[in-house]
Amino acid sequence: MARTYGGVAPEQRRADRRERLLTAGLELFTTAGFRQTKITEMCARAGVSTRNFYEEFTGKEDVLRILHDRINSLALEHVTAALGKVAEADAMTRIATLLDVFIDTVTVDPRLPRLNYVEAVGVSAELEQQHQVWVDRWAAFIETEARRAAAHGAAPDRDYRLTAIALVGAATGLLREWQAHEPPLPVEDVGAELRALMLAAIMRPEKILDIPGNPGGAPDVKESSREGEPGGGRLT
Amino acid sequence: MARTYGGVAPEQRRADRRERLLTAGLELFTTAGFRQTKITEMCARAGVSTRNFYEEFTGKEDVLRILHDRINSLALEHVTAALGKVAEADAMTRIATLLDVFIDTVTVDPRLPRLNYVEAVGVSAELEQQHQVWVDRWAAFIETEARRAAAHGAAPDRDYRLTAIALVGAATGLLREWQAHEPPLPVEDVGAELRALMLAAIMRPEKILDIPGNPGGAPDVKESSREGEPGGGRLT
DNA sequence: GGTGTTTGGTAATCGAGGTTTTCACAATTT
DNA sequence: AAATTGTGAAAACCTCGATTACCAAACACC
Repeated sequence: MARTYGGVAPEQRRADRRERLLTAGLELFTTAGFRQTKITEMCARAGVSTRNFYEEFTGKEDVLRILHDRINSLALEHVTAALGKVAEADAMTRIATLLDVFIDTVTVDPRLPRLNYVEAVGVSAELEQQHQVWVDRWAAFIETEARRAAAHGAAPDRDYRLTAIALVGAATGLLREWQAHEPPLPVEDVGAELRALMLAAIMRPEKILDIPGNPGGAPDVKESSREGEPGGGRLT
Repeated sequence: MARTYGGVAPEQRRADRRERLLTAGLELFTTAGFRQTKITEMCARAGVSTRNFYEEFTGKEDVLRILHDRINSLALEHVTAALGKVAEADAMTRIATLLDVFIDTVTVDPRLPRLNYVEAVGVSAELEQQHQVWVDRWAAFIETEARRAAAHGAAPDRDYRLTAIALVGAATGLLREWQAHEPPLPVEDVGAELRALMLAAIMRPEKILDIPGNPGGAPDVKESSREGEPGGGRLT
């Protein structure tokens, strides 16, 4: 046990193979798609035997889970570091920073959003749970910044939980579109849109339309539309 | 050819089997998940033989594609009908209506958003393309309403394409969270949040922070953060 | 330098699920 | 009533990919 091969320690060789497999996984999952990539293909591309594969991972999903976690962790590290550098800035600047660094981190390679927001969706219950955890974390981040803004009087004092979740969804949707769009969308446009949307969402007054007897400003066409002719497209 | 069986026309029998298979697909895809549902399970639940299955569909993905299309079409019908009824209303009312009817249609059954926003993601290139088409359609809808608001002076006159895409993403993210959340989120909260977000996004002024030399209000920590210590988590 | 031990690649196996085919039956039409 | 044809159930098939087992090669130690 513990024998140096080819001049490098076995630990190092293991780690190298692991990294090469993860790289191959990222590449194949985002080009052929997760469903259609075979383990042997990953091994071939990584220059690793199937035996070594099973020494490192339990299967394809294992690789996907780790990649998904890595991408999010990387973004989280960058964002945390950047926010630390603007600790004294005003709330709006912090929010803009949070977004810019996130966008910049995740758009350095179109494969990152592709894997995160397309390939890692609906694969298994565990991955869905992992997604949930990350959405919670990002939403908590946004919520904290929103509350800080509220404390400084720059935003209303209200519950920002759903707003934060919606904003995470907006970022997800925009990035999913970005990585799939032909011709490619300018990254700075995506970042600008997201930044403006986020600021508008947090700074918005608590009630925009305040019509008595109809809270929220929605007309009551809901019931009538349900009994209308378009109901012909019943699903079940 | 064309022989009435058991009192019903063959066309009708075919259509019935097709519907039962689609219903079984919706149920199994959203409980066991698309990946793990087997064709034989669908057939068993629908009370249909595998032979009949292949008479109607080319495979599992075919069923998923059709369900995905149906759900979106149903929502589109409802929204179109509702908007027709408030043709004369002001832009903000129309936007609130659009959202309310959409949310109401798609939350009548948690399986609908589950299939649309979880199970039908990252399955195949064709499904991804179909998703793209629907995002475009919904975004175009929102864009049209935003432009109408701008024409009436209720919103700034600018390009709303990315805003619309981001809002579709926000709705997607919120509904994905809604169908997965335990304990369940109140539907009216989700609707209210989305409505407020959308109105804020459309009515927001073109520039919120206007710092000369730094368009958009973002600080320039981007470059420094990239060379910082957190880069230890390099992905490739 | 030989030998034992660890590592890696290749090939065979194993199983699951999708797809096709066959066979029996039921209903209808003449 | 007999022939014919659409219909459904089930079994057989067959492909494909994950997993394991075996063999070859490389290195450390003696």
